Amino acid sequence: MDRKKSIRLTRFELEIMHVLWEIGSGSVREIQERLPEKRRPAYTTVQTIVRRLEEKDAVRRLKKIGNAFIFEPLVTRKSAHHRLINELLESFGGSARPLMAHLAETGKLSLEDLKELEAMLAQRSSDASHKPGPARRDDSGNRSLK
Amino acid sequence: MDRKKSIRLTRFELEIMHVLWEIGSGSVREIQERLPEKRRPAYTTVQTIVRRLEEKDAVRRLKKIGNAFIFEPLVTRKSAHHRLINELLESFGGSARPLMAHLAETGKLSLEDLKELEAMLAQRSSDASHKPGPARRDDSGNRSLK
DNA sequence: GACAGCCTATGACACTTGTAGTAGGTTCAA
DNA sequence: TTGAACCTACTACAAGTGTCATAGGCTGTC
Repeated sequence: MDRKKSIRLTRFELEIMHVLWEIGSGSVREIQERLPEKRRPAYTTVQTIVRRLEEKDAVRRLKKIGNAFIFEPLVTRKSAHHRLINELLESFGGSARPLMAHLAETGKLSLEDLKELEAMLAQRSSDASHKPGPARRDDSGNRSLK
Repeated sequence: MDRKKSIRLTRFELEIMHVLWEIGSGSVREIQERLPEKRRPAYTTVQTIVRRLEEKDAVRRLKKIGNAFIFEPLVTRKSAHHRLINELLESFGGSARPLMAHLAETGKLSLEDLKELEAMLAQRSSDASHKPGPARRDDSGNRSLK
């Protein structure tokens, strides 16, 4: 087995991870500058969070440019989302139904969305022959721009 | 306007709210006893959380029986879920699609689920004439497919 | 080779969250 | 009326989080 243990990320940590997922990798300065201006924390605040992310093995130092470190994500967007969803599902008693219902009710989900999902599901189940794992594409962006 | 301001609940607070939503109202003792045995916190731990929930106006003292207070939720399950979902959606860039896709991919969602949702959505949109409010039965579904 | 300017490493602090102990009030049955 | 049993109010405390300030180390440029 793999030592993944599904790292828990806080709200703010997640925000920073999102920036990193977007840009692939970057310095503290770059991260900070990409946070929304309203409510943009001090440079050292971002630095602290990045350090904590390092401690959690959610990011790592990829290289150094000038005297600044460039960080890259170690946790994929997918796995982070996975964790969030599972936690949310627990709150819904484990079933996705009430969650979906809620989305539909609040207009977050359209009939077209459902149709497409259906198609996707149908497709997937007919794929049952190969292992589902490696077929996944989604996080592509993560390390691509080394 | 209404002073709702969407209370933020922690993991554990949420767990307790779930018990209260289930039973309608209850004492600290009743709440504690309904928490899963494995990992059931001390009586006073539950008491503390309930006190914090009171401070947040998420529950209130309904009455006293013997020397024990009976608490009832002030926040509805629906609104709490609503908040959770919205927060999750933010992490997904605001769209429900990736979330749904994830659910479908991980097998949390079946074709039948989708069919039913579709029916629901269709129904709902044809209902556009009456106010949606009082028709809601929300909390019922949660345990239905145990 | 000296200085401005940016970076890192570290320390700090208040607030939140999970967890529980203690002291003292209330109830009810014997 | 007294004691067990239960309840509340209060206190405590460590770990987690958000937020920075400071001190001191590189670097590129006159």
